[in-house]
Amino acid sequence: MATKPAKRTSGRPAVSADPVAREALLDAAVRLFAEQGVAATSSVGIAREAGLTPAMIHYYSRNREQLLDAVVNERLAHFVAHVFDAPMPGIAATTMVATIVRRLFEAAKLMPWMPPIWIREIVSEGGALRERMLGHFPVAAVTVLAERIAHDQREGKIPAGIEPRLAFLSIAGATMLPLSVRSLWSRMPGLATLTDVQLEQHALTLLTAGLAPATTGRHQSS
Amino acid sequence: MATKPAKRTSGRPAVSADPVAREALLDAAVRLFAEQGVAATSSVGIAREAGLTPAMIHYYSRNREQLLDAVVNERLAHFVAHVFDAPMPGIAATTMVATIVRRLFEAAKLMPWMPPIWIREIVSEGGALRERMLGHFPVAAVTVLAERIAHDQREGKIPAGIEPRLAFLSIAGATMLPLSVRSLWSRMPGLATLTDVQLEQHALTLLTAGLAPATTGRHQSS
Amino acid sequence: MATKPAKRTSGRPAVSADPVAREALLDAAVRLFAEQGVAATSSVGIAREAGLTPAMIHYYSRNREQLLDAVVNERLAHFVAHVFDAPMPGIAATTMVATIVRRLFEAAKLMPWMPPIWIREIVSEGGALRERMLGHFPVAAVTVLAERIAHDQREGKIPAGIEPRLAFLSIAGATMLPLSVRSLWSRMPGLATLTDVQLEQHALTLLTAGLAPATTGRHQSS
Amino acid sequence: MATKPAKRTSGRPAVSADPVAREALLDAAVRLFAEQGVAATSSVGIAREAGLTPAMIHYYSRNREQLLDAVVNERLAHFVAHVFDAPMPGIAATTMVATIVRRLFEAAKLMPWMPPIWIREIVSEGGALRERMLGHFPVAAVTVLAERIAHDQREGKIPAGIEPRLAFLSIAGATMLPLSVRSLWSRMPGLATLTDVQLEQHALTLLTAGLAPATTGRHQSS
DNA sequence: TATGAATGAGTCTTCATTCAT
DNA sequence: CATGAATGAAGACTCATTCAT
Repeated sequence: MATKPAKRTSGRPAVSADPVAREALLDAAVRLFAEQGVAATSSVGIAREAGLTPAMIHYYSRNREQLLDAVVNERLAHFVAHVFDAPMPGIAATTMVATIVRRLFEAAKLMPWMPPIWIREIVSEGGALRERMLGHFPVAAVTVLAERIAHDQREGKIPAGIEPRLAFLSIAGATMLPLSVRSLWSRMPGLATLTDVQLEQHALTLLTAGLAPATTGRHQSS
Repeated sequence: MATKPAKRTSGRPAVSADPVAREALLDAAVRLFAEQGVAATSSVGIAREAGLTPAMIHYYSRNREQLLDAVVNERLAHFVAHVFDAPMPGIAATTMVATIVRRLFEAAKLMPWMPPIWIREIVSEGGALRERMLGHFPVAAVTVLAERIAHDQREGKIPAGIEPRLAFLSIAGATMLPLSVRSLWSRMPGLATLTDVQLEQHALTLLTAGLAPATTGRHQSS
Repeated sequence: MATKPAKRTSGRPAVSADPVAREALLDAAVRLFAEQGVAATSSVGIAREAGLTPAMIHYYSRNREQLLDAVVNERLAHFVAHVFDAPMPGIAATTMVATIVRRLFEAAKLMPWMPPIWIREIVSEGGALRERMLGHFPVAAVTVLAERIAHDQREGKIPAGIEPRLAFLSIAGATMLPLSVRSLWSRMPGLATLTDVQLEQHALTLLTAGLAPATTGRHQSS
Repeated sequence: MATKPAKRTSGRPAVSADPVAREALLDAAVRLFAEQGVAATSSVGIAREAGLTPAMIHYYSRNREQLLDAVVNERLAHFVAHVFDAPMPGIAATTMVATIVRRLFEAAKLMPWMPPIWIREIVSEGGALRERMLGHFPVAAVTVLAERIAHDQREGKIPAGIEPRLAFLSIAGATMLPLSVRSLWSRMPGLATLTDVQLEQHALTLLTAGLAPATTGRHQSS
């Protein structure tokens, strides 16, 4: 059986079909991608994790490529939507930064697989999902953010050394990086006790006191 | 060479053999790991990149694990050494942060493969080189840094929200993340023109005006 | 291990390497193709027939496609060469037809896999080797043949109903078809005893008494 | 339909079920077999071509073998019947040959899938439908034909070189081979313009002027 | 010292087939 | 009647690794 002309195996649902198994599949995939990375995750592994036979993977998504598509469109995109779809309040850069950070932590609590995936598969050089995520990049929000930073910078409210175009990356990094490193901390003395609240507090302080400082003068120890 | 030397038991050198080829091998490996990630890089690919036969890889390192060991010990460790082996000057946290940032950028210029590898294979959940790097983690420096931050924080020089134990991660993130994202920028409008100097300036400003603010009051646009 | 950029696995010989195993491989392939057809012949089957491991097939030819290329270029092409590379003698169509028939039978004795393969994989609609054989089609000889037939036809030596452009196909069919049906005959009453000589005699008579009749008048039973 | 009919044991009809879909199925199968060959045609492909779900194929024929049976018995057999069921007229071999050729062309116009299938799956070594067609082989007609040829040969009307037992194969080959090669011709210079009529004329001339020559002496260009 | 040959295990994918509804 | 879901077996291909030379 070979050398046959390209044919698309019909009879398989493009995206519909039994939602239960399909959702389980995507859940398993996204979980393993977060744990091991995309390249290191085999289809067999996903099937096992989802409690399905390996062949079922090809029943729901013709290809590995299509599986990645589905994971991006039906999982990762939700994360972006959670953070950026609601309107951004206020006018000051500070407010916007604070809002983004808060929503990122919220979203990460609901979708804890995102930070590792973001770090490794989207941001990283040659990440497996990078291309696929381009279409979901929150261009508008990021542009607005950069503009607000630049505006406040011109008014002297933000240090001159800050590069507005890097603001989004800095926010995301300050938030997602610590979140994705969690499991590493158990090895470090004393880091195991850090809570989500401390993390968020740290990220916000780092950013607002630098990217968009809210306070001047001496910092009071609380 | 009249008399053949006694045949070695294994036939494989522990670490010797043609040093030139060996170095080429490690260079190729570290380059490909940075580009594609460890999991997506096959031994055959490394051999081709190094201009060697695939069998030579097993000649120089018995198996894949040993190759990773070598890459870590003879390449990645140099990066850490470059940043942390020289004594840290001064006493203020600000100075230490600034020094680390500067050295990180210096090292990244010499060893540009490090930022992507750090992001994907060391920091990332389940990164392939994480375990192997633990032994090279600059415990002393990181501890000193946390202590200085905590000290300055108690003196009110650093915002209360900052978590000293996260300082190192924040510094590394602010530095390595943008460096490892370089190639993604070409796709973003207006980011292609950013220089290393701008990057360093941004990172430093973000950190020093937040983690360890040097200035108070209004920021002057330079 | 997936989603990695297209890479060509080096370390494999393009066409050289140990000729012994390689030749065995091609021999096995051409034999099975003749017996079962290309589509029904798996790589595993070829390996087994050749006494090799399945992986060896991919060692010698990167692809199934490349394997087919090799079979065509290093086996089938020889058949064509055997028949058409030597200069065609004489000037009369009759002579040329007789020569071709004789050489076809000669070649088929040396390369008995050709007739079935020709029938199924080259002549047949959608045959797996059709495209690949186009480059080996003996254009010159076939053109000359058609011209000689047309010429003799204008002189009244050949029946008007004959279409010169079909001459080659008719010759090949009259020769290769019976040769490729051999094994079917064992089932037919009385056909099992037919010899190669009888076959050739029949084909030649069919063609020369039709395409290019040498005799007129009554046929004498020899 | 108030009362449900008693559930059948197997749930699958032996041959009944929706006749329309069944016919569509066989039509699709025979078409694809002609285009790609049996081995290269998957059940899924047939279902798609017929506009049915893949599962329907197993609803109508329990397995692949049964499908092939049905194709042979309900399609290919009709071709044979069309050619050989009507009584053969006349007494001379020439007449019989001419009749067979004419009917073959007629049948091929109605059932254009037959020539490729005949060549590849019946005549070819190891053809997938060979065994199944044995029962439909027109033994009687072929025997009669051979006998008439032999008879005329003894009377000197047919060249001595002709082997009567090969007559049928020669006729079929002269007819079906060109018909099954059609699509190849578009690639050959000048062959694209050949009509069915020219084909039939050529085949008939080849055969009657060789297998059973009607004319002696010089051929007149018409 | 170096390499081509060889292999077993594993991955992705397709397919024929079964089954519950 | 008809279909979507599910599966086991098999095929093509890759890879890390070993070995004889």
